[in-house]
Amino acid sequence: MDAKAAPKVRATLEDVAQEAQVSLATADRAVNKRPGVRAATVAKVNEAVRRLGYRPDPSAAKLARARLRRVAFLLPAGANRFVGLLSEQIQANAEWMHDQRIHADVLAVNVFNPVELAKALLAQVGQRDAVVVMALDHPVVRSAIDQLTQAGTVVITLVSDVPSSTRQHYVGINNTAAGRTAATLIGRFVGRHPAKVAIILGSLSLRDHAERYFGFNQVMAQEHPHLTVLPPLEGQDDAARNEALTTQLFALHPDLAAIYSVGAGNGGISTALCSLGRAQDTVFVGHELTPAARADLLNGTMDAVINQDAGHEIRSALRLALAQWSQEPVIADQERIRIDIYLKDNLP
Amino acid sequence: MDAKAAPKVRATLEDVAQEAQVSLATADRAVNKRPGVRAATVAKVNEAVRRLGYRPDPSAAKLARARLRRVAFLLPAGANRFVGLLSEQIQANAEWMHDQRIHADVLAVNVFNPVELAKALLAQVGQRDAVVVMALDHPVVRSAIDQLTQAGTVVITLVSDVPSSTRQHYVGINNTAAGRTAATLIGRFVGRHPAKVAIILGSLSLRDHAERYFGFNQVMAQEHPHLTVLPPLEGQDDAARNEALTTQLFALHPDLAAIYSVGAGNGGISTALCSLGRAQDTVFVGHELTPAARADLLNGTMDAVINQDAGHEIRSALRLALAQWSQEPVIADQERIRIDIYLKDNLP
DNA sequence: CTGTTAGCGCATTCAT
DNA sequence: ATGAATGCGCTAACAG
Repeated sequence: MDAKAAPKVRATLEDVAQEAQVSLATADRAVNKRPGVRAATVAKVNEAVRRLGYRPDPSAAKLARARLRRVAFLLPAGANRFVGLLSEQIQANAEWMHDQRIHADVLAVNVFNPVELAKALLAQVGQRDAVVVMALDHPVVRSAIDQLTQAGTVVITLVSDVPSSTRQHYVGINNTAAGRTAATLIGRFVGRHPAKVAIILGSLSLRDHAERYFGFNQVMAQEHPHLTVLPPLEGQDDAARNEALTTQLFALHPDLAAIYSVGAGNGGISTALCSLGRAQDTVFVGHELTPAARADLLNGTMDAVINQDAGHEIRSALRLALAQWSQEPVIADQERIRIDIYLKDNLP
Repeated sequence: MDAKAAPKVRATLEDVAQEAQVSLATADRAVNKRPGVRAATVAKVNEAVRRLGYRPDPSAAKLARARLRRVAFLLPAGANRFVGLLSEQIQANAEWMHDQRIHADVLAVNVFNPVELAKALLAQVGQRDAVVVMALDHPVVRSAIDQLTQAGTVVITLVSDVPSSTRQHYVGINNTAAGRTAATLIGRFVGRHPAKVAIILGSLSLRDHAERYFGFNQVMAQEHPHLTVLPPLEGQDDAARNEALTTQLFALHPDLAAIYSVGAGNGGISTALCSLGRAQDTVFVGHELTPAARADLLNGTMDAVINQDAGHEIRSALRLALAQWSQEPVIADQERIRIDIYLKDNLP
């Protein structure tokens, strides 16, 4: 037998160091982009990494790491139920985070005020290894995000994106596609006769709402021309306002056949539908599977709920951050946030 | 910087050993249920674990483990496309598995023959730390599963369950609920006029098919009494047979409004629908988002696809095995396999 | 049955 | 700018 060809399963940093003729510590510095290494040395190490196909062992890295990585979740204050689900999921993953050497804080911010949001973001500079933020797309916010990434913090947008910023990832659904999905559901549920469809949203200045509205109209216009989409109503994601809007809606259009609720505050719409005795015969499609939405699905008030899985989003954001920090492998397929459709029959 | 007060993070096995007045090795033996420890000692250690709230560190455990855990996936030979997706996903997770100290083999078995399946299962005794199997529910198979678990192998059923066996977990959807979902989709897509609905399945002796059929009928009978469900047709999951069945179906029932395909071989149904010129006006709902199904959704031949995420199932099975071996934490929420509904608009 | 000991692969001092 | 040495928490081989 030859002493040489030990079928080494996987190269270690030690191997890389040897191959590059440097010490373990230097190899580590180079691989993890730590300061204090000559460019020439870094190149040598990278070459060795390439030759040996080195990939760090996540278990070993976590075991050796002293410091926890600090991440901040910036979520809307004054919370609707979906945001509540997100916080719950952060809690639910606490043990796992600990195993991954992650420490997370949840900060409540008035995300509707760009200046405040930007201030909150900037306050994280130098304090966090990653910031996960449900952001408003606004120049001030974008600039704050850019400063954060510049400072070396990984920034991940959640649920609503800020595409022109330098955030490393967006974790959430394709909202245009979600709007299209809602349109197809309503179109097919209403049937082929002419009818009116109403649309209630939080605000057209929210990127996710605007995109859903856009997608919805696309499909309605192209595929269900017999349906008339009424002008959008803005309820600020507020249940009381939505209830009033819904009541007015039926006063003006007694023959209304369907409602698409783009944002939060669906409870108000349900309440109005019930008081008017129109809960069963109005097609009602909304977003986010909150406990109330689940109940409305079961009692027939809602006909379908389009959901994005809060737990999945939290874990995905964190896994992407880990990958960014330590070049852990990303399973692309796993990080795609699906547009879930729930009927009363396939509730989880 | 808040570099203050690093609190005592977490109890280690070392702490447990000290608390229980035993050595590290003994504590390890007790915690990992290895043989050769007096019951009294085990009790002492467990008590210490409880008092300190000890939980093993997965990273440290993986780093120290020399041997890879061996798992076998037993999948149907002569593969339909969905099974192909499962194998692909096993490949796609290879790096991750390696990081988790898992080695997996895929074995193709004739799962439709209980005796052969049982033999394949028994061949794994003593060879595997876990076996993940897409099984037929049959007494011989059940017995083989029981012998495997008796021998200390973790057994996980995939896609189709064997509930009366001692398998540790079932990873897959609730098939009754899936059938109900299909019924609601068809019921609402067809509309309120009387019509005929056909159902094509692989075989009623397959547990998952039978359960879907059951759920479908439940909802049809209770909620869509104006729809007539024709007797089920068995096509053995074979495209050619399904094509023939579909053609016959329309010969007998020219007014057929919808088809629910419970199993595989949807390509045959599509082909028949197209040749007959009935692709657009027949509501067609089936299972599993294969490339062909995706295409049929986009061209309007299929109206909805009910899916279970193959990648999610593979990862879930593996995570559950890890949890079983090393008491890693399970995020229950994450392991629930969802009944995905895909329309042309929310395709991933 | 129980204890002692030597790593696993990497992050992190502390030297040089 | 680089290297040597230490130890994270656990598994496993070896002693008693």
